[in-house]
Amino acid sequence: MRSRGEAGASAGRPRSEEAHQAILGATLELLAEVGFSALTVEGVANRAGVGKATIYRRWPSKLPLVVEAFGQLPAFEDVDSGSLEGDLKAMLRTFLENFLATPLATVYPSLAAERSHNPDLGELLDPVLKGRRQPLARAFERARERGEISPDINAELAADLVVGPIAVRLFFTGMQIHPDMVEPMIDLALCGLVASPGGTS
Amino acid sequence: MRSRGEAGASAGRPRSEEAHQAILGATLELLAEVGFSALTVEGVANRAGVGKATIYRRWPSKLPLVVEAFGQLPAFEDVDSGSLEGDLKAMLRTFLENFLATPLATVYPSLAAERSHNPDLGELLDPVLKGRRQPLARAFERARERGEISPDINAELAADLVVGPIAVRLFFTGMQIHPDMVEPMIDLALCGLVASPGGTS
DNA sequence: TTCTGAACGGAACGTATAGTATCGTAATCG
DNA sequence: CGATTACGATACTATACGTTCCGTTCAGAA
Repeated sequence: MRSRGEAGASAGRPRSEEAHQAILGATLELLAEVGFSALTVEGVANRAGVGKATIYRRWPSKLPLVVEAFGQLPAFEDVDSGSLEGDLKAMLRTFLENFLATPLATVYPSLAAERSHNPDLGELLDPVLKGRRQPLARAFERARERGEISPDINAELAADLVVGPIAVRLFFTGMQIHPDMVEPMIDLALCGLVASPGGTS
Repeated sequence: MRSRGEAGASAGRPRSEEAHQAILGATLELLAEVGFSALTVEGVANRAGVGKATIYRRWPSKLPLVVEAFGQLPAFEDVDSGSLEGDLKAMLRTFLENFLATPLATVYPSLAAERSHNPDLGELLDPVLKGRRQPLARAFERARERGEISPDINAELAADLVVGPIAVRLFFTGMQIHPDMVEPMIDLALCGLVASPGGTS
């Protein structure tokens, strides 16, 4: 049983890479416009200008299709500026820029909601999400190694602390994030981390 | 044209309050199980043991039905313990308890996602959401009046800071919130607020 | 150049569901 | 006790989706 490997099947018309990208792009667009559950393979096919069969030939269902499309969206960049504050500000700034420039703002909630009802999506999506946030968690770990933050601060939790407010505004107030808000958000989060938490240790 | 006011229509069989509650309850259950977009009026009718017409007679569409059902879920309690830390810990604790005891954890993401694609839902839902978070924002305002936190801290932003990490864990890690995590979460958020942010003013 | 085989876009088929209309029954008011 | 309205149940229509099939197109092998 040969798989559809690059050189295995050999003969025949090769799959169009152009169609591949068109499908993924259309998937992202529709994901942003109508959400995961309202996204249909037919809609993707029409938007991409391909036949439905072309999609079913490559992805068994819309689920892995959506996850692959989501994976093409930009995540946190791995920045190492030398200080936690510098890392966070750089990362969050580009992250917010990505939110403004890509469908991330609407795709994210849609996938998160579906995830809570669809365990299959969770299994496919969770590693992707974890990978996306890894640069952020790494920045906290570097800061801990540098002694910038208390060693007993949970890096995962700290990452949540930084991303959380953004997510909340995003999900519940309809993307009312102005670039000006990044600084106070980071400041607020930072003073809970860089200031020695003597009173709470 | 008389409305369906309490004493206006007078004659005829009155609407069953029992059916009303059964419909709202079934709506919440299904909202938690399948999400907003997969929720069907027919499904609600079956679950509630009522006819479809009974639902359409009272709600023009599933949208206001869902919003009304969501409004029945518990929100933040208005606690005034005298200190910000006490208020936050009490509020967040009961809030998390509510998350464990009600379908909030799955209903929330579902509505948030739909909101980003459906402006009509946003208009219905936003006042409800704002009202739910008001006790939290009020606690911050009281703290500011007491001088517990810097007067130039944005109460809305601070509320986001506290709720954010919970929302993130909830949405993207599948409700991995243990009650034990409440304390460190609050501590982390608090030291950014009660500690005078001299370096960032 | 010709042949082969897989992928292509488009169309057809069967299924499912939303929303409406209608029925006979039940319940309250005058 | 009659009038009026709501009730649960069923049938119906229209739409939309997933899936499969079909004739055509294209790249590589002979």
